[in-house]
This record gives sequence, C-alpha cells and structure tokens, in this order.
Amino acid sequence: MARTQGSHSGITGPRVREAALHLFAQHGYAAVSMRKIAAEVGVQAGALYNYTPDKQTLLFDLMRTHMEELLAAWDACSPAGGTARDALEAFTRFHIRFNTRRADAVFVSYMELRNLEPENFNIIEGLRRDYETEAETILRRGVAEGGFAVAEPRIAAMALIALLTGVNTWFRERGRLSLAEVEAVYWDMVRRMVANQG
Amino acid sequence: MARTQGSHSGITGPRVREAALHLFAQHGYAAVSMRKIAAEVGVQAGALYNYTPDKQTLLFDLMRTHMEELLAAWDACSPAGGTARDALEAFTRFHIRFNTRRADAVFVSYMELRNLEPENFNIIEGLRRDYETEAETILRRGVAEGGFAVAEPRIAAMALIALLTGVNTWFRERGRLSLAEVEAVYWDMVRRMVANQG
DNA sequence: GTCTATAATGGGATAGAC
DNA sequence: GTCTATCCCATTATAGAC
Repeated sequence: MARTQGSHSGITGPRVREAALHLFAQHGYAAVSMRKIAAEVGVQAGALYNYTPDKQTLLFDLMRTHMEELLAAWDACSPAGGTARDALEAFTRFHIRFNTRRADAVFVSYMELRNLEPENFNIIEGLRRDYETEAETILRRGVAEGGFAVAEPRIAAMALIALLTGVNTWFRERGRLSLAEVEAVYWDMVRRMVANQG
Repeated sequence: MARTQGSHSGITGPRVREAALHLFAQHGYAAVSMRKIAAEVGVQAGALYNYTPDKQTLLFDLMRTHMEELLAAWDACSPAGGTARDALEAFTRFHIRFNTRRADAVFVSYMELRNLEPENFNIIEGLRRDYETEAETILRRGVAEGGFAVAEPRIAAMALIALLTGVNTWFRERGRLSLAEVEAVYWDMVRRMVANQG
C-alpha cells in the first residue's frame, strides 16, 4: 500500500475513485475516513483534495458515474427491433451481467442515497427513475402487443429490478452456476412472471 | 425533545431502542452518534450506557430482535395444513405485511450487516438463512406436489424474498394502493413465477 | 437513573514547503 | 502533485456527583 513520495504517476485520480468505491462498499461512506482512502491509494490525506473538492462530492461523482454508465450501457445494448418479449429478455440478461460485474458501485449507489445532500440525491434519484422507466416501457409495450399480462406496469418494473438486483447478494464468480446459467434461471422466472398464460 | 432532569419514567430503555432504530435507518449506523440518539430520547449521552454496554451491542440487539420476531411471526402465521400453493400465498402476504410495517428494522437489518463485528454478523446471517430456508422448503414441497416448476429452489427462494422486500422501496401507507391491493398484485406475480404452466 | 465533565482518539479540511 | 503540520471540532466511553 505504501508509496514513495511524489510518484507523479498521472493516474492517482482514478485510483482515488477506485479506492473510495471499494471502501465505501465495504464499510459505508460515513465509516470511511479520507485518511483511510489516502492510505489505500498510498498518499497522504491532503493529496486527495487535488482530485475532489470534498468527501461528499467524491461520493456523488461515484454514484452519478455509475448511474450514467448503467443507462448508457443499456442504451447501447437494448434491441432496436423485435417484440417486447425480446426486449425483456435483453433487459433481464443485461441487468444481471452489468450489475454483477460492478457489485461495489451497485451497492454504494443504493446504500448511500441517504448520505447524499438533497440536491445530489435528487439527481441520482432522477437517473434511477429513468432506468425504472426503461423497464416499465417494455412491460407496457408487452401488454399492448398482447404477450404480457401485467396489472401494474410501474410496480412490476420495480419488482423486476428488485428481483434481478437480488442476484448481487449471493452470486459469486466461480460459484456453482456460471453467469450465463444464472441469466437463464432468472429469465425463466421473469418470463413466467409477466406471461399472458399463467 | 428536551426532557427534564431525572424523569425516572421507567421506559427509557425502549425509547433508546426506538430512537436508535429510527436514526440508524435514516442516516446509517456510522453517521449517528450516541449524542444524537440521546438528544432524540431527551437525555444526555452518558445516560445511554445504562441501557447498552456500547453502540455496537445496541445495533446488534436491534437486528437480532428484528430477525427473531420475523421468524416467530412467520411461525405463528404459517398454515399448518394445505398445499404448497397455500403456504406460498401465506408467505407472500406475510412477508409484505410484516416488512412494510417495520420498514426501519428491515432497512437496518440489511444495510448495517457490514457494521457488525464478525461474531454478531454470523448470528444475524444464520437467522437470515433460516428465513430463506422457510421459503425454500415451500418451493421444494410445491415441486414435489407437482404444482410448481422451480429449477433452483434455493435461488428462487432468494429471488422471491428480494422481490417481496422490494415493496419497501416504494410503498407508502395512504398511497394509491392499499396494502391488501399490493399483496394481491405481488401474489399474482409470485404465483405465475413458480407455476407449472408457463 | 441522570447529570456534568473529561479523557483519549480520530474526523474533514487547509496552509505552505518542496 | 504530494508532503508535513495543524486547526478546530466531533466521537465513544468513563468517572463521580447527586
């Protein structure tokens, strides 16, 4: 962990964000001091303030970056044509894949909402709602097309996201099931959950 | 909030636990000081140590009490006879009802796991696994009876619990839907999710 | 059972040398 | 860009009066 003085490596900024994300996920924002982040990076605490104006902004930037990357990745991955059923399968597999690969950021972006100042909270909440609306739109389209039976699309969208995000609480790479197998198990559950023929 | 000196009310203990639970849920364990808990109760910080040996034990007792009450309430509520389908409906409705009425305790018992010392963590994790096993057992019975099609009962149990606990992120009493309506919407989703006819 | 006072430690953030 | 040193304040927990 210890580093020599004045490394001038030019990559301290990313290293600060990585260390903060990992420590916030492990111990919680309030429990992690700037000194501990600095120690993880291998600098003194004062040096961190070259990369963030304060601790709150560091947290907010981590969360905003995560949410924006989530939305951008889904935008790049969502199928252009196809049925709502195709879109829902793509969403299910995308959500599991993206979130299991970024478990720390997912955890922080949910758990530390309460430690955001009101203005920052509203921005993150808006991005979260945008993502929920992506799922809701797919469900509404499926109802319109006739393949889905969903009484409450907004609630079903939040239920779907809660279901899928739950994978993060137990999934481990090198576990019994591969990511592809987990995707298949969950898509099977999701498919039934919204299907017209119950 | 301010109280006169030496109230001797005899109910300070429960008030300390209530205040701690509420503040931990709102701001997080690490962000809440003993002074803030004391101020909420209306005593000085030193007085809290008549009711808990330290802050960690206060957190642990809140979490253990919640988990034990959850298991006891389900034990009292789970149907003795009936099919696995009946049991699953009872579990679904029970979980939503119990957890929405104790949102603070649910939140703390999940979010503050990382702030428990290892020994305390293991105890809470054990209770959580006991609860998951209740759901898993119902699903396995349903498969044996032939009514359910569940490829991975343990994973499906965790998926079910994640789905149902997600209600807490959006449900508000006096919202558009009553608790009974929410239960019905979720039971409809759960029923389809495990049903043999997809 | 609660208060006041305090010990011992650690917190976020800044100043100025290099 | 990083270091050292420091300011000022908050933290948990304890001691002893009442």
